[in-house]
Amino acid sequence: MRQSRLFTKTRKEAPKDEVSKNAQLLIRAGFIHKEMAGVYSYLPLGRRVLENIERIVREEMDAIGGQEIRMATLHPSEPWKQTGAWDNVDVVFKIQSRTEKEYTVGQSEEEIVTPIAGEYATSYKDLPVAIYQIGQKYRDELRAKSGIMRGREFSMKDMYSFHETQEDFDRFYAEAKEAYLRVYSRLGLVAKATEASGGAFTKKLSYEFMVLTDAGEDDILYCDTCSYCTNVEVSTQNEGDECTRCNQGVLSRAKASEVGNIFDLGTKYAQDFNVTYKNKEGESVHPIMGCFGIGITRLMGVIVEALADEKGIVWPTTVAPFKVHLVGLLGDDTELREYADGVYASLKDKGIEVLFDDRDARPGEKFADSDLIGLPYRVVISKKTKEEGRFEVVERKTGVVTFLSEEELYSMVGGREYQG
RNA sequence: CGGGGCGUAGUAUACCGGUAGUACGUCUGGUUUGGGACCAGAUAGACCGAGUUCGAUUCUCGGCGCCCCGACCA
Repeated sequence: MRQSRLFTKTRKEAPKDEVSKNAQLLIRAGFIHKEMAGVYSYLPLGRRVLENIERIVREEMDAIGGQEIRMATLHPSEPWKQTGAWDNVDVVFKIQSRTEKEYTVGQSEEEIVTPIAGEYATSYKDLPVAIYQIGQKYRDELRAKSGIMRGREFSMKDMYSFHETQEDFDRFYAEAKEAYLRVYSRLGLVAKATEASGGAFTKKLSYEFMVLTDAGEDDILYCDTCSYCTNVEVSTQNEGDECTRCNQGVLSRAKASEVGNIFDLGTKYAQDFNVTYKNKEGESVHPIMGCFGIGITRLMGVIVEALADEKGIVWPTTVAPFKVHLVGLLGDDTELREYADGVYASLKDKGIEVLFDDRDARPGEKFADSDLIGLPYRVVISKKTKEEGRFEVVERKTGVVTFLSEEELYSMVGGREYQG
């Protein structure tokens, strides 16, 4: 992508109505555009980030047997009344058409997926099954806040699994938990699985996946020795207590942001929709159901919050909209410009995603924009680097500058996965 | 939903009961070119409605919108 053709531009100042770091930086860098409180559009750079997050989530869900579908987002009100959510869940949007028929838009999809699963998973031989989608969700929040971290419209991966037994559900949960931790790790985040309350429709514990960040809405206690972690809202312990799991570590308290959760839904929805399968004995049985969520847009916000520095965003290589920011300090030197065009073309030929700052702007402005946008590697091309026959490469995360040959450059930026 | 704050060019801000100034951006011309450069010129603005007033962007009321704290958070 040539930056001179990228229709978004950077800004020096954030709009005054945005306070959160994620929204300020993402707006200043041209990743998102605010439509109203809690609703954002994703511009070319932002859309590429979302796509990268989605790809990683998709790969990990597929790896544990998830099957991707795409459910409707406009829903009839009937299934929502059938489960009680229409009256009991306050964030459900209620829409009335001109014929006075009532609809809602999906804030979660149990009401849609359960009947779909029931139509096909009719035998114990069909179980277990895990169905997921990645898509827009809508919640009538009284107060949207924190930029893209808590919106009225957002993107979420929601997976629903159906099982014969609690044991099988527990097995799948353990696999899903590992898959979730792989997702966060690949996104360059450190997440902890915590115990939390079960929400509106289950008394069982749920598990939340939390990333430590001061922008978080939750307070957690975590052990400094083992992996134990709990939400303070359900914990009977306090900061400084000895960990009750390993009896060695001490609990620390921190702010964290929820980036995923799992609920054991039991047979509630299967009962509501009278969904059953036939077991070996030929009896009709309600499947045990679980739901697994990952907030895609929230993850984008959390990554910004957790990794940005005073100069701007710092994207992990796995989610960056482009791997390389090729910054040309070219002036009106035609020969130099042709040389830079050639470097841009060969990077693209190697399959490396590159944003080429070919704009007619001064160096300081280009460097500042480059820091703000936060691509993992900045490759500077100037009269100096051309004469020396090497590329000046600056790693955004560390600021480390190296001068590399063409081959060394390709080997540094060639791989896609996060290097740590 | 309770409490608080704020609505002025694209963005950030200033002043004022007598129709608005600055910076950045954008456009034109010129000089520049390794950390947001300079000169000259141009462009563009009072959220909506009602009231008070000779006159309202300014004061009052209502609406709408946005932000923050809390509550809530499938």
